[in-house]
Amino acid sequence: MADRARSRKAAVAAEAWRRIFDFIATTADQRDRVLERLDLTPGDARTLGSLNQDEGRTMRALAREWRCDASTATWLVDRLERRGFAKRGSSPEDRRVKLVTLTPRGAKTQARLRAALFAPPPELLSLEVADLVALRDAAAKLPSGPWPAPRAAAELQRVKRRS
Amino acid sequence: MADRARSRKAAVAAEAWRRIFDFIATTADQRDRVLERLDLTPGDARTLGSLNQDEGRTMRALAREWRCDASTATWLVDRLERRGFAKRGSSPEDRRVKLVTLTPRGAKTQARLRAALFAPPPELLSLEVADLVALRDAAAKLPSGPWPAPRAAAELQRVKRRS
DNA sequence: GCAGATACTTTGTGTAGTCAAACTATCTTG
DNA sequence: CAAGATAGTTTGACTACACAAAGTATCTGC
Repeated sequence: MADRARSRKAAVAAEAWRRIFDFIATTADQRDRVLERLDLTPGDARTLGSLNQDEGRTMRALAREWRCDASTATWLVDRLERRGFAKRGSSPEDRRVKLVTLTPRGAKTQARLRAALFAPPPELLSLEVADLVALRDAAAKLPSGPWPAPRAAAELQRVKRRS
Repeated sequence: MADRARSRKAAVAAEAWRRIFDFIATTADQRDRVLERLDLTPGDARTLGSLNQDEGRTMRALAREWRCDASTATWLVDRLERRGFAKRGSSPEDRRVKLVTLTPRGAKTQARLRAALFAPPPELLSLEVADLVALRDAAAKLPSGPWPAPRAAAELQRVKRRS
């Protein structure tokens, strides 16, 4: 690719990113409220996001994923375990290692959290359908995270409040 | 608009959002590293983002924007002031009121921060130019935040708060 | 001119999140 | 088996925030 084209591409990318990032920033409050409603700290949410109900994850793997100290991982998992969202099992192969999984209750909270975070901000609906389609199709080509496919957005309804 | 069309639009929006949000989440680490490199906490960055060199902002206005207690705003501004990034002036009209502005050094750090945060993640450049253009054009129609352009909202109105 | 409202700061307390260092239990290797 | 590596936890200390309550200075309405 010619330098000319590359630099134009960089400029387009920069402008696209700036606008997207800007939009994301303006909707941060909505996401904060989601966490508040589910009574989760940002750390809780991240922890929840790294676990699942089927395959246990080792503490070390979690610490590596979160780029934190092993003792911090202990602390993060403890928080969820205390609330009945996660539990530690022992590996049959190596009794030193713990395998952390979500409880059914934890999985339910995880699903609620994802549904709420994946619900598009109302401002997004002010766009024309054509623009949304363009947005979706371009975004589809972005590298995506490790999250499993989402369930229907109707899951957001009727979230019970704890107290 | 027909219900049919509305629901399709919602579905497209949901998918677009999910993908964008997902991408943003996967690039969070890069932004964390930006803050680390500039030796700023998230709170510092937010504070820096709300100030400018020209028009001073009152503590009360900042607390309202940040949705925090007045004493928290004091604490946040203190942090920047201690590092020479911000300074407090007195309003000529009301001696109770402090007007917070950025110092030249603070403005420089603010510019660096924005430049770094607005730099598109490398993964974005893996898209075709056509997709980037589509992304940019669609994103341009999103409501934008106050950052690139000077803030229009005059804050003369006083909001009565209940406590 | 004074009673109350307003703007901000100080002080105290609590939670979230982070690491380092010491410790336990278990596995691996010479 | 003994020595060391590895997985995880505990304990202690520290930072970043957040709010409440009390305190200071100033302004405004009657």
